[in-house]
Amino acid sequence: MSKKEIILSKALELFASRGYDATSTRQIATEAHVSEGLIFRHFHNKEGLLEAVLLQGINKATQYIEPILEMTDPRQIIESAICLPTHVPIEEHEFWKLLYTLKWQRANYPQEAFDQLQQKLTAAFESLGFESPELEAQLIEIYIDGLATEILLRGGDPTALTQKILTKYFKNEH
Amino acid sequence: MSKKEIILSKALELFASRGYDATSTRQIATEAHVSEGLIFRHFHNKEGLLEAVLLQGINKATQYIEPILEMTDPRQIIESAICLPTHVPIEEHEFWKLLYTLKWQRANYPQEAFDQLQQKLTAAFESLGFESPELEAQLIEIYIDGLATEILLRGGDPTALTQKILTKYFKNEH
DNA sequence: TATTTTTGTAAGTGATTACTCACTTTTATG
DNA sequence: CATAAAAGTGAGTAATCACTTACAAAAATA
Repeated sequence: MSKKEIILSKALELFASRGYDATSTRQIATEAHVSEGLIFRHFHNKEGLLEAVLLQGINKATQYIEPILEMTDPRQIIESAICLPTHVPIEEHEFWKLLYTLKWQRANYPQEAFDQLQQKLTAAFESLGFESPELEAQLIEIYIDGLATEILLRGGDPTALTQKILTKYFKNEH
Repeated sequence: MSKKEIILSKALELFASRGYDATSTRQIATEAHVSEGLIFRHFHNKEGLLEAVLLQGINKATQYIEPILEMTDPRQIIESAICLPTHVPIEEHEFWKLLYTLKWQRANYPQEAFDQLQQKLTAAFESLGFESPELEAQLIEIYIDGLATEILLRGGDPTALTQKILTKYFKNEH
C-alpha cells in the first residue's frame, strides 16, 4: 500500500465518520503518518482529495451495477436491484455512508450509475406489462435507499426487510 | 421579527444549504445584519445555535405527526403517513433538508417523533391483520423518506409517486 | 425617575485552517 | 553512472475559525 493509497483510505475513513468539512487535512496527514504537504502534492487541494476518494468508490459502485445492466430477465433485474444493499461488504460501509451524506450536501454528487440502473429497471417493468414502469423503477430506488439506510445508519439486519420487499413483487414464486 | 429570530432563520438557511461545519458564525452574523457576539449572547456557542434551530423545527414536525397519533382508523393512519411529505410547505423545505443531512452526520439526531409514528403504524397494520406489521411500518417509513428525498433533493412533484404508493395499500378503494 | 437587566456592539483572543515553499530523499531513465 | 523526475518532508504563510471581553444603548422594573 503506497502512501498515496494510505492517504486515500484514511481520508475516506475520516470524511465518512466526521464529515468532509469537519475533517482537516492535518488530521488526515497525522493519521496516515505522512506530512501534510504530501496530500497537496498528490491531490492538489482538499476538494481534489475528496474527488479522488469518490472516484475510487464510484468504480466500486459500477462493479455492482454493471452485471445487472447486462441481464435480460426482467424478474432477475428487479430482484438483483433490491438485493444490491445486502451485497455490500462491511469494509465498504464507510464509503457508502460518505456518499449518502454528500448526496444531501453537494451538488456534484455522482449518480450516473444509479440513473443507468433506473433506466434498466424501467425497461424491466415495461416488459412485464406494468402500468407505470417509471414510477415502479423509482419505487425500487426508494427501496434501495431505505435498505441502505437501515444497514449503514442503524446497523440493522436487512434480510427480513429485503424478503418483505421481494414478496411484494414475487408473491407466488420461490 | 426580533434579532434573535433573524439569527435563527439565517442559521437554518445557511446550515441547510452549505452544511453545519461549512457555515461560520461570522457568515451568519453578516447575513443576519447583527454582530457576531450577539450569536454567542443568545445561544452560548455554535452547537447551541444548531440545537435551537433543530428545536423549533422539531416542534413543527410534532405538529404534523400528532394528529395522526390521535387517529383510530388504521387505513386513515397509513394514508396520512404516506401523504405526510406532500403537506410540507415550501418555506419549511430548508429545515427538512438540514434534518436529512444531520441524520447522516450526527449521533444526536432527534427521531422521537418518528419512532412514535412507526409504533402507531405497526399497530395499524396489526389491526388490519397484516402478516408482519413491524416490517410493513418500516416500509412506510422508507416510503416517507423516499418521497421526502424526491421533493427536497430533486425538487420533483411527488403526487404521482404518492398515488402509486397509496394504490399499493388501497387498491380497490377511492 | 433611578436602577437593574437585557440586548447589542466593536475589537479583540489564541487556535486552527487550507495551502505553499524550499529543500532532501528516493526512484526511474538514458 | 549521471541526471532528471517523482516522492516526501517540515517549517512556514495569511486567513479564518469559534469565542471572549469591555463597554454602550435600550428596555424593564422599582
